[in-house]
Amino acid sequence: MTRASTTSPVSTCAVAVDVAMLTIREGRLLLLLVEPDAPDLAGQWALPGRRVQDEETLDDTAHRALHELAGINAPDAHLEQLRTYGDPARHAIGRVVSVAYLALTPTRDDPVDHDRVRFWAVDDLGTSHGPVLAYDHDRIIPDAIERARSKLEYTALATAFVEEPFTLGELRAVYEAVWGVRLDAGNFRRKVVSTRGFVVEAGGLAPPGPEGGRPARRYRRGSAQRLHPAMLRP
Amino acid sequence: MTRASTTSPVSTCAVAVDVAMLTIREGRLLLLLVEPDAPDLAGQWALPGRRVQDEETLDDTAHRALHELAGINAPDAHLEQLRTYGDPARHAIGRVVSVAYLALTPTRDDPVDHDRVRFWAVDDLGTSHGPVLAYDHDRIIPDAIERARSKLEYTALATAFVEEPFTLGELRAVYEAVWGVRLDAGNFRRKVVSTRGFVVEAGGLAPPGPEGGRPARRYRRGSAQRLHPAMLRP
DNA sequence: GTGGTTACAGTCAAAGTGACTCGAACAACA
DNA sequence: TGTTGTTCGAGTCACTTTGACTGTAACCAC
Repeated sequence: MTRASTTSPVSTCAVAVDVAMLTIREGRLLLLLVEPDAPDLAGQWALPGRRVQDEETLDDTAHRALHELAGINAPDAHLEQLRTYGDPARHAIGRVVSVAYLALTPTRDDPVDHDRVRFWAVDDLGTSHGPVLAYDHDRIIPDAIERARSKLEYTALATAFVEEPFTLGELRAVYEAVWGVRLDAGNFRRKVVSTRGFVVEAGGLAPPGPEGGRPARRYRRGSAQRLHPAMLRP
Repeated sequence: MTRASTTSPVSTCAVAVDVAMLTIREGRLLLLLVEPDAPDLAGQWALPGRRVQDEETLDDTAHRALHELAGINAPDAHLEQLRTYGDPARHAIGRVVSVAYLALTPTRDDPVDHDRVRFWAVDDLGTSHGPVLAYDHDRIIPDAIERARSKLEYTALATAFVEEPFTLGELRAVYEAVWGVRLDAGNFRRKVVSTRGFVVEAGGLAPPGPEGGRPARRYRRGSAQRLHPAMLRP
């Protein structure tokens, strides 16, 4: 409840925000991780996270964590709450309740200090090529990835991964990277264009890539938040 | 982040859990509210909520709030996190970060102390027939209702509103109450039965209600968590 | 019995989907 | 310049799913 407790002494917790920022590069889904500076966590990687400060919203804390720990200023990136992790024993220091966020951003290069801050391929997480994860972030990260995969189905969130204007080929590459499947280009086009408010034509053509091909039309994000009907995974 | 802060003094917040418990009675979607005992909130209603105690998971706190404030013991009720509300000014007492939960339960009577604890019709909230809401719970409650409406589409969550065994008429009444629409009985049956793992036949027939009608087959919950394909709202 | 209700099976047309073909428009290369 | 390979965009076809609807079964109240 949110009224003041009248019986037991008021107990407080440290409240933190951890951000799982996803992006796409070269057809692969990537996750931003940082090296904690705690000596006992040398060699491990973690989601960028910060304690919540007084007079700061949780969204503010998420942006500050990205900025202070990864040097990323992305005020326009999609940011949404994932869930809150509050098991009493989840943190060695003491009771820390952590509000996890999911952030999506178009392709961007690794931050400058890429020995301590870098994007990791989601496919490599949990393998011998992947990082060792600190805290309970190996529980948070799968939730974040599944959230992104799921929301691509019934929301227009895929457009958060591309810069405007974009082509339908670029948008399809988002779905293919996040879901890890190949989609039929023709059927994808038919579905996206026929879903009201998903994308709107922006005019003009985008030059083909180094592999050639016919120039593609350019589109912008539409007004729809939810897709009717949904883009179901194969 | 969840590592110890090394620069600024450790700030802590009060962490609370608020529970939005929904049920269905007589074809109407109901929400559990309690009267806070704070004198300055006389006449107002709030979601049952409690501060998180040491050595207690957030789920534990949710169950404790239902038990201590509403006298409800529902260990088998569906319980899931909704989201966390942490605006600095959301609470007059001071900084309180509140983890909101959504709980679903089959039809149940009002708790004993129904002057201070009762179910309110969701349709009456925000009208002159409805309660005056305390704190920022007028922001939490719409989120909870929309979550329930949305999850009925792509999960088997509707079965959390009925006792086993149930009839397809009872299950259809859940969808109609939560979505506030009328559904075609025949098409609903075809969809539910053909969705693998949604329900399994339990054998036997349920006697018709006071309004007569042919006896209905009885079903139990299936093993599926997500529905493929989804039960989309009309 | 009659009228009213619900349960369940089935039909039919419209809409949506997956797999596929074809031509247009480009790049790279001989 | 012509050929090959690529992507883009339009279109076809069979199949599935959906919404609206009809008909019969089995109960209640009177």
